[in-house]
Amino acid sequence: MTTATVRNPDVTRQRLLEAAFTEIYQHGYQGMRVDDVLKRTGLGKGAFYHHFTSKHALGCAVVDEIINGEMGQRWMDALGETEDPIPALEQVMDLIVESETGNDGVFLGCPLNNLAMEMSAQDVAFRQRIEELFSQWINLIARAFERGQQAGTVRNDIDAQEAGMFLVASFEGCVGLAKATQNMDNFIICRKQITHYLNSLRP
Amino acid sequence: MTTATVRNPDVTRQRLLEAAFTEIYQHGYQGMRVDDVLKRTGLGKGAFYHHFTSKHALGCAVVDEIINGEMGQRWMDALGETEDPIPALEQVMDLIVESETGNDGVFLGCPLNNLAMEMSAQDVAFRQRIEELFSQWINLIARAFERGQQAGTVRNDIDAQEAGMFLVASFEGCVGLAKATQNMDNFIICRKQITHYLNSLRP
DNA sequence: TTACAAACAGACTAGTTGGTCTGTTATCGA
DNA sequence: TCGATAACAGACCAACTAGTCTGTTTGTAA
Repeated sequence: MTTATVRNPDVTRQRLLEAAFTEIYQHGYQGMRVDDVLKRTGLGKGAFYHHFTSKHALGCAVVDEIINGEMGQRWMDALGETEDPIPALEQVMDLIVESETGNDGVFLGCPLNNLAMEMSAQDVAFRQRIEELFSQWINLIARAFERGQQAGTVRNDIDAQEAGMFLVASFEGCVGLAKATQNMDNFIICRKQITHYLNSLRP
Repeated sequence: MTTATVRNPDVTRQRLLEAAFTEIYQHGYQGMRVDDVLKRTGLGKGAFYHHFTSKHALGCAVVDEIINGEMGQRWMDALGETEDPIPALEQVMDLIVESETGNDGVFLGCPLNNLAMEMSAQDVAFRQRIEELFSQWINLIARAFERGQQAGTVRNDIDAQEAGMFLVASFEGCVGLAKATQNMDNFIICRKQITHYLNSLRP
């Protein structure tokens, strides 16, 4: 009598997505191998091509579901409906960077930015998804700034959208420099400058 | 009577390097194909493996010679021995971004940062080279700030090294966001904020 | 209970890719 | 002039890789 293997297609699909995310995070989309995703999950080719039409479709689904979900949740949680976004932003930036170090001690940076640098100039499907996530991210911060302006915690003479965009850009830049040098001290230094910038947004 | 083909090993090597740079710039190191480099140069496998031991060695040589050379020259030219680095920095940032758009209109971003995001967490040889280039770059700017401090064009109470590091990080962040969204307007917006930051370094 | 479709396993394939190996030609010092 | 060697060309190869195809098992609706 053999053990009856339980089937749960939704869980299987999710496992594939999460394994793919990890592989993409470590090796990039082009460096990600379908076989490695399968090894990580213990599944076979049949399962994979039952749930996804191609490697490309899997990559897109990772952006849509994993990266979007993770980022949306974190920044949404952090900013929420706060009327004093500046300390909230500082907190979430540190929190995120802490969690982006691989289990082997290698700092992998921001999954979204990694994929953006690799794929935005190469593949339209990726670019559109990445652009959408950046847009949502910036808007989330911009609206938080606007609430701060109404509550008097943020200067009224600054453009919330432009400030949000620069915050995202400079944050990604700092994370990227830390990844490039594999040195967290550099992130600390850069983050200090971001703090100066955020303080300059105070009334 | 057949035309005698002229041989010039130094030129051949340089052609391989430049073709490889273009391919890496467009597709990343992992996406770069040796065959495509050969097609671009019109050379054969023999020439390639005569001048380089492997694809990996070629990639390293591209960083050492092409990227290092190009970046060093531009920023050295721009900053030189100037005692007023702020306008010089603004000028070179705009100049560089203009030249980083591919001939098909796709904005490819910064070659060094692209490679850093792709390879720094994966390959030690690449990471060391990339780290060295970032270090040189930041030091060049930091020393320009120090000259500015002595000449009175830059505030004395700021840390030149930290300011240089943040400038590089935020610049790369802005370039990256423009690449991610394939929208130069976003770079303009972010660059304006960098201008604010630079002005805050004035005495 | 029993068709039947969904959910897989896994061998197989066709195309790709970095690298090798043999051979040929240009260059240059003696 | 003439070998010797550097500088190539290009066929070839082994490993890899995304994707296919056939077959098997599990869930499920009638």
